[in-house]
Amino acid sequence: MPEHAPSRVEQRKARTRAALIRAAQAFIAEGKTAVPILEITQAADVGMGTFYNHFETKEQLYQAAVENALDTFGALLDELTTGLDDPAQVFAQGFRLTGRLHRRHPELSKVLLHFGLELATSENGLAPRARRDIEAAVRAGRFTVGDTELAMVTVAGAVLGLAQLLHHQPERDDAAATDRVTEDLLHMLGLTAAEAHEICSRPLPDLDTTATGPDSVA
Amino acid sequence: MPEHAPSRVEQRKARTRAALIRAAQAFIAEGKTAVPILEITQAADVGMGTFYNHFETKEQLYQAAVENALDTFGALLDELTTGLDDPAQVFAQGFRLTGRLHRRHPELSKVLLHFGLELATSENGLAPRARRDIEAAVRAGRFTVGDTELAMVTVAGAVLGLAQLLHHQPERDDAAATDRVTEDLLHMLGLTAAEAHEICSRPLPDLDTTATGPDSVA
DNA sequence: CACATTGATGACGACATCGTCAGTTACGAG
DNA sequence: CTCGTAACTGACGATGTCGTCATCAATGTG
Repeated sequence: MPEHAPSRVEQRKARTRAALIRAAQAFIAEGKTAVPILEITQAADVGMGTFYNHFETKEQLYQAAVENALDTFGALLDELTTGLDDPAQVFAQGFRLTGRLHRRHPELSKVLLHFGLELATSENGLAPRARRDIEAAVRAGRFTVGDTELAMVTVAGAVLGLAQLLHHQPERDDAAATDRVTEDLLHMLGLTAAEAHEICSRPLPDLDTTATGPDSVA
Repeated sequence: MPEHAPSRVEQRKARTRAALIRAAQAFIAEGKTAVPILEITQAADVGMGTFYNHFETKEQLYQAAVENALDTFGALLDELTTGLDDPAQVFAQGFRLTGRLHRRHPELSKVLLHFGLELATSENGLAPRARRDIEAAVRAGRFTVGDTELAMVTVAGAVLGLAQLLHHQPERDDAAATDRVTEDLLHMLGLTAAEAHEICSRPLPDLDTTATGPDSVA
């Protein structure tokens, strides 16, 4: 039983699991959650019975797929916002980048949209990060918020509403729409309209680096 | 073919249809949309084959159920906001009453929550009313909104986020939470914080009048 | 009072999905 | 090289859901 040796067998298992998750994410992205398990395994190019080596039920697979996708994206966001001084800008940049996500990585966006508000109250994913950022900005005196949790309600709703809008209106400029909504939210959170506008006009780091699928296997 | 005579036969048909819709709403309220048709008909106390006299598919029934519920509530909102001078107050009162809805009529609230953002972009239901109210307030110079459609994104998201929150935290004061969110939104839409607070402190008409289920049959 | 029309009924055949399991393949240890 | 273990495989029986249809009940008509 090699403790530090992710040897062949384990690697194969991880690869298979990742293939299943990837396939599930693809189906979720198409809005088809009622897909037979057989179809999922075929899409993942594994045998039918293999599914049950990794998950008990379809829902379990979906849950794993969503958690994987959001954790990956959340980590990316954290990476891209390190080093910023202004907590308000950290929040704004996270929101703006999430808005950009919808066009750059529609599959992740659809996952977000499909599971919707479940994710807003979840302990994993983007919600806890947003809450953390808002609270930091409040402590720093940048935001004026009566109740952080209630502000989160609107912020989370706005994320999903924006995803929905961009999905239904492909012709709309996603960056402009996202920045506009971010601006509104910053104003709501206590910044002046002018300051909100200024922050949303600052340049953004690029999303196109890594990480869209399941965690690399080794 | 009696034009003005909803005679016995038609009344019976309408009653049966209403029973199906009511049963569907109950199941939706429990989050169970994958219920066998047989169960729905049993809950409605009608025969299995009867279902197909009224709807082609389960989705059709659900669609009818949702439209019915939201139109009923929307009409009620309109009724309760007639006679108000300030368009900003019309919007605020609509939002605040919708917030109250979640505790008073959980079944309607759950319907809202379950279908989520689909309803935000729908042509029927609450979204068009909210848009109408916002546009009226903008024309009257009460709101300052860069893009009405994008403001709608956040407002719709906030409605659903609030529903989710109140559903997961039954101990929370629904009126206080709703008014706080409304206040935030009014501030976002261009009112001063003080004015937003004042508007959300005004008394509200009572929701407890009619209309929670499908339209009365005659 | 007999007949026609419309809606309601529930049993039935067709179909799809599920989870299992007995057998196969790949890896690694002795 | 051989054997044991762990993962993979796909066919099969069991289960459950669907939509139809022949029949029944209720209402309205001549």
